[in-house]
Amino acid sequence: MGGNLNEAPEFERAPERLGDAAYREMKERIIRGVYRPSHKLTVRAVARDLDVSTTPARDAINRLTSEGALIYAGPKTVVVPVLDASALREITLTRLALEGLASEQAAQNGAPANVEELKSLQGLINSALDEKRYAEALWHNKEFHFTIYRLSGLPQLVSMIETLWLRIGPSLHNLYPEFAEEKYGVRNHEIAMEALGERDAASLRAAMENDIRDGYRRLKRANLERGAGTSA
Amino acid sequence: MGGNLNEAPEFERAPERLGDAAYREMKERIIRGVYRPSHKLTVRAVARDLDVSTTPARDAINRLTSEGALIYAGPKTVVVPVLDASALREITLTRLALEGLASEQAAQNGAPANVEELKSLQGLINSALDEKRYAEALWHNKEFHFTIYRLSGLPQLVSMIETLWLRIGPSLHNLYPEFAEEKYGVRNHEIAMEALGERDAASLRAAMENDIRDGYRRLKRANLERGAGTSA
DNA sequence: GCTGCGTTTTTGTTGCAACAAAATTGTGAA
DNA sequence: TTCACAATTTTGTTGCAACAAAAACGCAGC
Repeated sequence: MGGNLNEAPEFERAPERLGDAAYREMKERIIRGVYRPSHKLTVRAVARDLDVSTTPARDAINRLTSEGALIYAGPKTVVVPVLDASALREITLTRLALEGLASEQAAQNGAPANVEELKSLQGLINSALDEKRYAEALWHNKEFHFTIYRLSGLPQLVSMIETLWLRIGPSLHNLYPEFAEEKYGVRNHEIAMEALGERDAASLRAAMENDIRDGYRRLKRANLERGAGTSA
Repeated sequence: MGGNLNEAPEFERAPERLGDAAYREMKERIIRGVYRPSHKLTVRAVARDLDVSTTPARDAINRLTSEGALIYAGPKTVVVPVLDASALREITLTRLALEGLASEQAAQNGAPANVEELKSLQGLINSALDEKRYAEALWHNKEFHFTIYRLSGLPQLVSMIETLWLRIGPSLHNLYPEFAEEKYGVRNHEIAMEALGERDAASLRAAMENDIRDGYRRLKRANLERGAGTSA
């Protein structure tokens, strides 16, 4: 029992398992819209795609399924979920609670450097939007949000929020370009940056909640316009 | 095109995979306190315990780990987490947000039959407490909470809350019997039942939040009294 | 053309062996 | 006794084959 407790409190770095790499890669594809809603995933196909054997592929699919990023739709089929109105509402309610909390906590730890980082991120969002590179705008928008959430200093909470984004990601991309057409929540983001600079927790929370609600309304509307394109 | 759409909207029942059974069994053991904090889990040992091969055992461990019910503590070791003060605070903050939301939503759907069910559950809690069967009291307490949360009609939210309970479960059992000694939140539960009967969302939420905060305080205190019994 | 049924293919699950890495144990020297 | 180092055991990961179940396909009969 030597001075173990005096060593650096860092956990040893694990050598990255293939299953984890597959998981990250699939997560990325889901968020970036490579796999669209109702896309069916088979173990062997994923294994081929990612160039690994069936074991890590199965690990990744199982993990994503248990997180709700993929859903079990019948005896032998795992698919990218298609969100109906009720699921979308549920996720939004949960996001408001969790991202609201994270924003509140983040306000207490906001430093000028963080505001600068957000400003630069917002610049990227705006450029992407102007040049109609919507996927990129969505990506930077995600970074904007999580830069704030990470400031909360609550890593488990941030993870839970990530799983929620993973669930709406596919629907977001499926609704191009209607969804991202309008200036994407620029006003809310500006208010958020100001509030973070002033460490105004209530205002920051309100701005982020408004952003979530705006996105929800837009998503719901686009979804309706698309009609019930559930099958085929 | 038979009347498929007229059939019951149930998903086909999957024939229960071994991995799922292993997962449920381990979850049960964690919540019931069979596996205590800092208990190290090995694939082969779990496989022996549950009498399955390594594959389902590994599946279960992986899933529990990705949910945060187990944690990766070093290159080749997965353990039941020991919650430090910071982790306990984080989980409590998240619980307040999520369980508060679920309670609020539940209030809108409360029926007299539900209040009756809760009353009977509270009876079980009280008896168990009187007769010092603490593990049982904890179990019924869990049922009390989730009976309310399920009324929210938000199944994904309920799942997320379950993963949070899974994270504190071991610590709860580790602090016997100090933790459960006092009448366990009886007052808060009474208020909650009354609020549910009156469909008073704000009061129900407040009662449940108070219950969570009470538990948090008790847990924190018991944890401190135990000292930093981290190792051995 | 369509329906019903048997065959073939695809697919998920499971158990297992091989491998590498880490922990443990044992041994010998100082 | 204590320390260093090597051999052994334990352990997680990975790939793969066998199996059963479900799906897809095709073909014959109406």
